[in-house]
Amino acid sequence: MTGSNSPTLREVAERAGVHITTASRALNPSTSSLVRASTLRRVKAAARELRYQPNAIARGLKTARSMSVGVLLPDLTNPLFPPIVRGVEDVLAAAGYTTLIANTDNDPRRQGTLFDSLRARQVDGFVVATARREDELLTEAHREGVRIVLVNRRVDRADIPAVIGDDQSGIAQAVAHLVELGHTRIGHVAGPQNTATGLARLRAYRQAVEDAGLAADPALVARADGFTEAEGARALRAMLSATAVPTAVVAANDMIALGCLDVFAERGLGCPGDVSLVGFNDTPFIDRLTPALTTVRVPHYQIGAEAARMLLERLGDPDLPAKVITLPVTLVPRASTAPPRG
Amino acid sequence: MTGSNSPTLREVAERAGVHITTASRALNPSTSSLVRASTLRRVKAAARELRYQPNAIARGLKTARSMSVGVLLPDLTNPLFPPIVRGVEDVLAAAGYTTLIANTDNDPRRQGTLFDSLRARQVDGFVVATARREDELLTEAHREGVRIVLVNRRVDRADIPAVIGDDQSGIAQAVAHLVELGHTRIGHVAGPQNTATGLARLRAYRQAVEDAGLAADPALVARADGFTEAEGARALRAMLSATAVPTAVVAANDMIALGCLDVFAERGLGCPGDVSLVGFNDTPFIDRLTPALTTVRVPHYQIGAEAARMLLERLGDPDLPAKVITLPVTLVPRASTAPPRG
DNA sequence: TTGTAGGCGTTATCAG
DNA sequence: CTGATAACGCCTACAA
Repeated sequence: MTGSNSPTLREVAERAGVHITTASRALNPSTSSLVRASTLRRVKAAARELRYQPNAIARGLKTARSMSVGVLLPDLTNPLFPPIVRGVEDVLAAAGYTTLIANTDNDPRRQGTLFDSLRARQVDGFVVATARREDELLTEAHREGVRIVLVNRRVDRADIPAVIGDDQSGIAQAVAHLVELGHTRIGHVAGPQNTATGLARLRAYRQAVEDAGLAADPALVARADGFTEAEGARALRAMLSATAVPTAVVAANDMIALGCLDVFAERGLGCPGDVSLVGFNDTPFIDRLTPALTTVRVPHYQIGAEAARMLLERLGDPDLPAKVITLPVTLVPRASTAPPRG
Repeated sequence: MTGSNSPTLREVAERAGVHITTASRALNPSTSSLVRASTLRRVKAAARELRYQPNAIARGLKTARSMSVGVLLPDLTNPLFPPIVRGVEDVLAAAGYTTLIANTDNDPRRQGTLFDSLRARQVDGFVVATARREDELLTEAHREGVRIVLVNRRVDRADIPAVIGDDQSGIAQAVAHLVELGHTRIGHVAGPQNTATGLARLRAYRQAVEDAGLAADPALVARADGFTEAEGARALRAMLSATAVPTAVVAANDMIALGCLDVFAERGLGCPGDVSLVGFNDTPFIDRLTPALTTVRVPHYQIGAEAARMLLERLGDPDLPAKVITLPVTLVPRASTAPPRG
């Protein structure tokens, strides 16, 4: 006596003494009103007794909807993503959808494979959090009518709906904060320029520096080739080998900021004594560093939740315009920023 | 002309001029050897031209396998879980399986709902990382033949296969390290005792203290009701209100250790000057704290990967014995532990 | 209000 | 080696 298989609708119907069709109608909220009350009760009782669970797969085959959506992201172990995923899941689950997650490791080929595999599973749509600005795959899929919502990024030359944090405002707030403290030599360690956020934040930095009436010194900008501690350190070292130490650095994200801290330590530079530092994202635990990092808080959970809502909306009406929602971000001043040394 | 729907096997067959059955065989690695080479080529060409993707749902309906597994965990935003999930996914994806993730928030009712919903989707098995030692749902499901592998936990009175870190050894290493430094008054802030890890670590602590020939002082044990910073702080305060400050504290995990650090700061106790502290898990960024936390590194990714392998194994042969795999953990000495004050 | 018939896309089984 | 047929579990016309 191995595990009795799940009961089918047919068995429920038999037990209730009705035709399978009637059972189907009774158990389906949208059609149960067509069934006589007493019959309804019988069927429901039978279903309960057998612990009947409709087979979502079979249902999906008929209805051509899987009630599932795919989430594509670079790497779940990057602390940026769990809250986003959680937001997506909470909203989607409440609507009866299941979430399939796939890690691309930023490898376009892998992304392609996973995308296909998810499509084979008939997902009704995608939430995509991978980062590249150019993305043939997404551009074409979107053109073909695949439902996609982007989070934390956009794709060049393609009107794909997206939900993003306000990079521009975040950097502006950071720079304004530093200017207010009296800084005039403010550097930027930019993120990879083939990512939407890397680019947006660099542009925002340039804009903010100009708005503050400061000189735009190209030597004060370094580019990291990844949003990582190691790349942040490498980029900052490059900057420091070409120019004098700035009095403050705005990093494109917290990991890069961590790399900057390493370089400060390397060179015996105190933070914020000798150099102030601002990160981006408000990564968990970043407030427990020494010094606690001033950074820009991004509402990742809400971004995920909003993206899910948007996808749901588009699943309902495919012809909705491809809007882009920008969520506000907040500077969180902590101990890594202070007035420049007299 | 809206998005042309995905081509079906029938269309591929027509285009290749063969029967749908033949097309099916040709496209199926395990049966393609039954098809003549030239036919095979034709079918494959047709499939490629149409960009055919087999409908996994339809396949699942027929084969009664969904090639998907459910992962139940408390909360993805707890940094403990992403690496586990990643390990699970990597192994499962390589075997052609898709992973469905559900967050239970440690709510048994929610867990029940999600479990049912995943079963309705015909998942072939479960990886469960929720924490309670008593779990009706899992116990019964396992008895009914549902394939389940536990990670980082066990369930009382039920032989469910599991993959866990070696809690006992981890705590033993921590205590031995402290003893070696010269500590004799070593406290423990235990985790919730209705979780497998909370209990195991407390027991291991008692054992280790005894093995070291130290006096077992009940006042040196406090219980947190959750693996959180707040609970850790609350528990330690309770301990300190009842007895003198120990010279070292072993926390049941890093979050609890964080709470302990808060209390140290509150009371002006230096760490490691006045009190040494050891955590558990080697949570990301915990090495960047001041002081960098001495903790026990648990191979979370490997635990997830191993659990997935085990599940795969059991999917193949349901009658395998319910083994428990214990993976080694390592103490990582950092700055939060030092010899006791003269 | 309930039943009949047919099909969603695929694969298993059997015959040719 | 290939084709015909039925079936997986459910849902949706349509008919009764």
